[in-house]
Amino acid sequence: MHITLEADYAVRIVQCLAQNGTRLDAKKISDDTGVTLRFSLKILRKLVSGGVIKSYKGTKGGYELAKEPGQITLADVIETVEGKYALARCVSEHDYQCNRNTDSCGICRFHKIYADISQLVQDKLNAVNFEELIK
Amino acid sequence: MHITLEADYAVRIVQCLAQNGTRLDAKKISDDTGVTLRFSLKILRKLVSGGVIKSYKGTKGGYELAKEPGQITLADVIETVEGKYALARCVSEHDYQCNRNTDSCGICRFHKIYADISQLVQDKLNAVNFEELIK
DNA sequence: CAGTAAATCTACCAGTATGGTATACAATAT
DNA sequence: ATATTGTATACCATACTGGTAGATTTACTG
Repeated sequence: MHITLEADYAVRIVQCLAQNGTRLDAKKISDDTGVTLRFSLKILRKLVSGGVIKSYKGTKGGYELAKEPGQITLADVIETVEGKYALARCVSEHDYQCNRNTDSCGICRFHKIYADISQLVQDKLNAVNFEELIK
Repeated sequence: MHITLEADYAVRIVQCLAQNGTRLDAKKISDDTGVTLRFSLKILRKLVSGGVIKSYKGTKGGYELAKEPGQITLADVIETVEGKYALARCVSEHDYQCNRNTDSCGICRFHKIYADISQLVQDKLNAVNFEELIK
């Protein structure tokens, strides 16, 4: 729903990779970001399966960005670890019975307000990429 | 942080009071909104101490809005039950060490991004009052 | 002034989400 | 072959959220 600690860590990690520009192993990332090794690994896996970064096994293995820093936005990273942003239940949960006070279309007027705000937040997060962030 | 179920209920309750325009007891409010009586009472107490509604004890007691519907905004109600909206930790928790990547002022650049978005959401929620909502 | 209908205060409980950890396994460079 | 790296799965503790209960206080009504 909102930006959890895990998502915050994920942003730090991607920023770390963007700033270094080379392949880094989990240990180095953990040291640089201050996120414990174990928890880093967990987040790194999510970022890999979300297509934000790429991983390499074995000696000399590690992690790299999957795209140019300029092609990765804050929204990409945050959504990867915690799903699409939604201000309120009725935005993300389609069948949530939010209120009896429905308009002529049977949709409560809060839906639109909350959905609009959620969209606004997503747009703002999408407008920031990691090329700007490492400058 | 975000809009919880409790805040959603609170909005329904205030809307119910705004729509009826008269003093209502908890039982009636519970029936109208579909929120259980006990949980309604809990939320109503928060709204009272937050100054959104007024309460009256004894027979013929109940709850009324403390102000005109047009003077009460969505933000008033939501903030009353769950505190000021903040997208991320570093916006609400002043001493949160969000990142090593600080700018010349010692403040990480995410602070500003997150704080701006949080403010935007607050503004949007403040722009909606209950006079519009009951039309 | 007694009785009843309301709200209030305090406390508790259960389910879920979040933050964090452990163990066993798979792949790769040298 | 082996050390070095990531992968998969599973688990645990704590905090937050949603929901409930009982005893108390206030005020209207007859």
